[in-house]
Amino acid sequence: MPELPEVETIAAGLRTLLIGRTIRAARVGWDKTVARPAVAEFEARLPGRCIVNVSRRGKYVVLQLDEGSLLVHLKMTGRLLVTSAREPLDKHVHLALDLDDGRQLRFHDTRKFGRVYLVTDPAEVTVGLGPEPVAVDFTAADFRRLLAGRKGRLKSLLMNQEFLAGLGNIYADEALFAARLHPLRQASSLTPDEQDRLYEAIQEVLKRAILERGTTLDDSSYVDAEGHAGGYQESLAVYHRTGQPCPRCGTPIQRLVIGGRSAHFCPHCQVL
DNA sequence: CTAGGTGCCTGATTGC
DNA sequence: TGCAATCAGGCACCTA
Repeated sequence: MPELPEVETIAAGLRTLLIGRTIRAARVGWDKTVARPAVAEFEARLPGRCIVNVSRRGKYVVLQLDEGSLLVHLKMTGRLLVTSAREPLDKHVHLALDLDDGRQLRFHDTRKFGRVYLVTDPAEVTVGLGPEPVAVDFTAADFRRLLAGRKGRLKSLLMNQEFLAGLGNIYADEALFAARLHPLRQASSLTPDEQDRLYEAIQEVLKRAILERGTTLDDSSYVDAEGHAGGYQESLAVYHRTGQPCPRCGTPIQRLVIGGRSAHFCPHCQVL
């Protein structure tokens, strides 16, 4: 699942591959992939547009064009791949953009949950997102302020994109383990020390995962823009490790369902 | 406000 | 071996 570190890696790869390229043609293979505008307008507006920058906001990849922006949310299984236009298209490619250097930017998505948005201003899509957790100006004091007055379980709160942008199931679980906080813990019950631990844990986990170019699990389809897997799966302490020993104390990792999502934790290190 | 349920999808896994 | 049912999961959307 592409979360912040994976999307960051994809965006960085696309930046070097795509800046300065002009889009020659756009072909949509699965209409629902295009969230807006209508497919016909989407395909008509892209040819001739030049890609001037590529960035990330939350879990969105943002392709800034000379006119407007193309935002991509990869959801569960989406991939953005740059390949030669000669490479055969497989059935999961739902959008292909022909570039002026003979290559193609392809949106590949087996589950078809991913969406693309062609808009004038990226904020039209990202307006509801919370702060960027790894921004240099996002401090522990900012995090404490963000937590103030928040109710609900930590796991659900960390997954809420309006609270913080970019954490998903993997990194929410890993950050809670690193902070030694139980996923069912009420956000309003955290002591100042626990709030700071959670802030530091989020920083540490995300930054390390970005360095490792994201997490590629056996059953996950994440790869970067050139098709390469990430390396952070080697560092996972709890996610997808039900029944395996906690790296800190050896207790078997447990799995719970919270708000319809799986939550993995060490019952010894993360006490409620 | 939070919590819970449903739908969107398909490949992998499980059950018989 | 084959086929059907179940599951995973981000997020929008709905109800309590």
